[in-house]
Amino acid sequence: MTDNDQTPLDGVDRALVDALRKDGRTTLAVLSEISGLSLSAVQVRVRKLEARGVITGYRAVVNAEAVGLPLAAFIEITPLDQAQEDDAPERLRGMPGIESCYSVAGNANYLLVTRVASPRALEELLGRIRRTAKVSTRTTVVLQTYFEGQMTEPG
Amino acid sequence: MTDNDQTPLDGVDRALVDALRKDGRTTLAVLSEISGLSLSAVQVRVRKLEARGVITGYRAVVNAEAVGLPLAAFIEITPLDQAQEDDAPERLRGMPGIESCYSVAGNANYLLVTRVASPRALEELLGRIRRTAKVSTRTTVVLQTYFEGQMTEPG
DNA sequence: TGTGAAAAATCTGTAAT
DNA sequence: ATTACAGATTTTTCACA
Repeated sequence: MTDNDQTPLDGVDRALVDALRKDGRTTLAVLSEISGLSLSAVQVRVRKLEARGVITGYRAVVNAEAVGLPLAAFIEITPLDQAQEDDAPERLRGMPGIESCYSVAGNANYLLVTRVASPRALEELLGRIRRTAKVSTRTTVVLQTYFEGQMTEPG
Repeated sequence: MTDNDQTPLDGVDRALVDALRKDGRTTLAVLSEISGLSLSAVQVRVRKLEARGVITGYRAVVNAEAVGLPLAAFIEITPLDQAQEDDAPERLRGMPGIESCYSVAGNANYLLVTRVASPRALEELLGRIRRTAKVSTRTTVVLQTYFEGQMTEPG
């Protein structure tokens, strides 16, 4: 029961989730004020949100440049051999430099979000991807990041 | 001094950052064990990493479907009027549904990562983007997310 | 679910080495 | 940097409506 529970979130849950998305270290006391519930009740709510898989974890957000990965790129990939099973995502999972993997509706089959140290490292990553997943690649290099991971609610 | 300090990270800093990326709530006691440093020293280190802008914040990671935003899409945009100043990122900042904005090297000028509630909401978002930033759009819809925000170190 | 209060753990700051 | 200590804060647990 660590995932999937279609029970929709009520107003309080949404408020808690929003607060924790902005600051993953928001204390129960603050969450209590925000929601109007008691501290204990808030704790139970948060525990349930975690158990239901609504909140999947807590992460420190890191400056990519500061940790030596200043070069980001989107890489669209398409299997070379149509007959071959589509296990590209599984093959690429865990490969250093690959942050995310999506299947997409478009010319390419998959889209990867990657982050590496240098153009040279990107070249190496591309080679590794092509060999490992037997795919062709189309790379879009990121020149500047204006904002990332912004969280705006649809009202 | 909340940002930008080109001092490279040493091994301990890297270990601390890695641990906090995996779990933003890792306690100082645990970080102390991991790094081998005393709790006090670890506290100072983490404070400095935050002050230097290496760690920019802490966030709860949320299941997009659970919070009512099951439809993700990458939207490439290109200003319609060449003469017009390139202020698209500024115009789009904070717009509900837009998560990230990059300038990219490729056919398009910018790439947006978006997340909305439905195809209808995506249609509305596209309209809002075109009107607000005066751009043409090329949308790639995400069909499935295999993994996201994975953090693998280049060894 | 919810509340409230006590117990345990964690964080923060200071001081001496 | 390390250890040690004290006070404040936070989290956890328990009893109960």
